[in-house]
Amino acid sequence: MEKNIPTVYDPRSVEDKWYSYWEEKGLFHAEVETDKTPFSIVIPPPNVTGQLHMGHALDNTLQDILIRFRRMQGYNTLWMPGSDHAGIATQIKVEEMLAKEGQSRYDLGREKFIERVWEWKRQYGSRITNQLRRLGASCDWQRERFTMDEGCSAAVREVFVSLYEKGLIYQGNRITNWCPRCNTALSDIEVEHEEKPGNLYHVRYPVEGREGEYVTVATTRPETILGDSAVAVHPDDVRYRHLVGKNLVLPIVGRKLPIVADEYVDPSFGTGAVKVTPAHDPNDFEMGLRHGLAEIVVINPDGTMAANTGKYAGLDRYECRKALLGDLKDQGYLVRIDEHVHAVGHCQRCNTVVEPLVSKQWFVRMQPLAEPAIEAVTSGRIEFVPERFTKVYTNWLENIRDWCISRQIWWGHRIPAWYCECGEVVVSRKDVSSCPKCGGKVEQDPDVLDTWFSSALWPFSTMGWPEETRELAHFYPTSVLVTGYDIIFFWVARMIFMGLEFAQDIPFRHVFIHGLVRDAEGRKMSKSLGNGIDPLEVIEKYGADTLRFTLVTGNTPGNDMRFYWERVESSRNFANKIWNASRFVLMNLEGFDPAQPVRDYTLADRWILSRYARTAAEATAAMERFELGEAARSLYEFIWNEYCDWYIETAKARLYNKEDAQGRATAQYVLWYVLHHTLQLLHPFMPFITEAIWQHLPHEGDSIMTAPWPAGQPELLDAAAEEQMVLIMETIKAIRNMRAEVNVPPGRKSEAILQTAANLHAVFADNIQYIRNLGASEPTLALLSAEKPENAMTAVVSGVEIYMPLKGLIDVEKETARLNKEREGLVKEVERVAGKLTNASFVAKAPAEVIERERAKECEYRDKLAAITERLAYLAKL
RNA sequence: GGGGUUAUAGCUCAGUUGGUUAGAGCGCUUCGUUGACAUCGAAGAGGCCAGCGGUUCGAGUCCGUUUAACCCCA
Repeated sequence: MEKNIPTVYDPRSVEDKWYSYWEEKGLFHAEVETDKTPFSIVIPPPNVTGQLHMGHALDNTLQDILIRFRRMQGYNTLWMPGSDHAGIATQIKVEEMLAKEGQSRYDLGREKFIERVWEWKRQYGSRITNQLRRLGASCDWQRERFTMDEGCSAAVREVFVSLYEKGLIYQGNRITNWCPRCNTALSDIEVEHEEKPGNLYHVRYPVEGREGEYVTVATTRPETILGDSAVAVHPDDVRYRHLVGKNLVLPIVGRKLPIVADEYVDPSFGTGAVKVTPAHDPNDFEMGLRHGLAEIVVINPDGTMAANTGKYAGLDRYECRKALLGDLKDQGYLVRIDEHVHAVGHCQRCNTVVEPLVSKQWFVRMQPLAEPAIEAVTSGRIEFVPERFTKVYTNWLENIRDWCISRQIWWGHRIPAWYCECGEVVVSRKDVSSCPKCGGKVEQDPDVLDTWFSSALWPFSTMGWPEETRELAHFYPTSVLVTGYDIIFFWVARMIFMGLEFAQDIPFRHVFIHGLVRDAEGRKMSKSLGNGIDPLEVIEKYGADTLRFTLVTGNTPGNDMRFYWERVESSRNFANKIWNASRFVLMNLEGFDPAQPVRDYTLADRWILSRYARTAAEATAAMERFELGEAARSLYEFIWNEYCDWYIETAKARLYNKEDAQGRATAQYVLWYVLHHTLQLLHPFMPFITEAIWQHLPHEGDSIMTAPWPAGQPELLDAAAEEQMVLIMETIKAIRNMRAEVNVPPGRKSEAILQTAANLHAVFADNIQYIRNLGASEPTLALLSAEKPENAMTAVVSGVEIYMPLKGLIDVEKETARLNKEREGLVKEVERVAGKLTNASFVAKAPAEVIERERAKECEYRDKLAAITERLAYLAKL
């Protein structure tokens, strides 16, 4: 047996070694085994351009825990890894690189540029997946996918064309969010709204043909005045009713604007009259449709003013605002300026203020897709964990608007639509080279699809859809999706409706939602703040197991957590504790043969085996409910507070006693049995250290990864042993307490007279050695009925009175104070319990076992109280 | 404006079908080189579980409401 184990756990020396071992042995790989129950997860594909951040670390730790747990349980377990082509993000990255060479993507041209991106991907694309390996993620790397690979692209093409044929994809001139910096349209959710202090400008528009009469409108974006095509009021608004149908004259421009009545207008906001700019505001756009108003585009895609704005043409939108306000003021149209806080939309990628504008884009009609997606969740076929996220999801889908899916960038899945000079539009599964109608030249739509379009297909595109593969049949629907709440709309919802529509089933049974990892001050970790903590740094310094354990115990499902180095250290200490406990066991296994069963268990043996079995059951149940933190915590407490603090200590005497071979063998067996099974329970959380130790211990099989999950072992449960051992431990604690109270030096043994109830006498007699060894005492046993020793300190545990005679005189004052404090607590407890038991309705209505428990408590407290009161009376006489 | 989360020890957090003398880590106090571990051990201090009201025999836990902080959506 190995004895030269370092005293401090060094993660670096084991992590790479065991990860390679697992991968080389093919332990991550899952073949379809139809005779087994599948358990599958598809990874939320990280951006190829990305590098591992704390969010990934948390997300993938949770997935790996679930995967390793189920794998050990014997499921046919697949964790499908891969990465996302991340259209805009990747394109920006490569453009930045080109910029350093003094080039733009236009200099290269489309094809060459895309080739550059692929080259970039080949060079750096494996960075993030390698980082996932460092974390210990047991993904099936043989199946790794990429959203732009051939299979996923085929799925994208099929879905697009099919939706088009069903009339669920259409092209239209609609208002969309436009990022002037990225030069592309965005979907609604790619816009982040930020409350900002701004101004509300009140501008009066003259009424046509009525000298001196005006209608005042209020706007936060005065430059859009140039694009106004009407003014709207509420139909019931008496202030304006007489003007409906008349015209206003748009200041500066001179255009005639009809006054229309529309329910949308809130009469209590501003002046009750609103300017309508259909080309530059989503609400106005809708109103424009209702009233047949012109869409006058006055802002260019690059954020400058359009040619139709006369003297303002070419100005940046904000310069124009300034100039126009000056002109309005000079000409007497600007009535006043109020301060006003309003939500301004920013591009999620580059934080530029987005401009709503009308352009020709492709859209997915959401209504028909949203309905079944809502039903899948409300019916319970898909369950969110925690459940409260169900509402977030359904609320969003119930109010969803059509999804703008075209992006004016180059990196991504190009839209499979071709245009002919003759006006024909062909949407096709196969590339088109000439017009099927006139035979003329066709050109493919230059735009690409929203990256999330391909991500939405991930659960089935990665399994080979639209081919009818065995993987699809076996592993789809996947078992659970693990992701952050910030991505429910972007991804979760979309996978659900796409899965239902194309794979004819939900994409996953459970959606396990977690929160964000924040910094120690509770701020979001971000590049711009520079407050991000690199998970790789934590792994370097403390090991992957430590990072994983910190992340999984630090929070409650669905809630944010803060990252504290102190907590990392405490997890590291836990790893070290396991290491050293194992070291102790290994150092004492000489001559041990696990095949030789032992039966003469001591109380401590039966206790730890029972506690182990209970912990295994609790941890398993918690994990099945996705309460991973709870499971980890119960293992932590078992290992540290029970196995290390108590069991190992009780085992020492037997291990060191060479006379009693049988006792030694039994202790070895129990130490080994509990340790190696507990390591198995802990393995999903801390894969590396558990493997490293497990391999040192006598074991069966290639790896702890594939060891069977310790199932419920009710035969090990022993309530009596637990109860008795607790009594012994409490007695030891009481002795230690008294010793500490009077500063007995550790080297000196204390006398301890234990007076026990008659029914406990045998238990104490059999286990007196624990009290001797762990209580640093020379205990003698007596019955409660015996005479009380004089000149001794006193403590009471249930059924046992402990007297510690002192060599000198006891400090009566101090001892009285100590016992009085104890007494006060007991008096309170007795009152509380007695109050309950004398309450007629409690006795009538509470369940019998609860009443029984309270009765037992009452007895216990009264006995203790009596003993202490008696002792106090004795002290008072001295 | 609508929806949600959080409020428990000095700090960060657990406490999931209502019944524990309310727990942990860190920090704090006292002691400790006893053959796994000072990344440790022993003992201890520290809580009106945000306020108010309700349901219940019983509330940190369920309901309502107030306050405060944060988040999402419009």
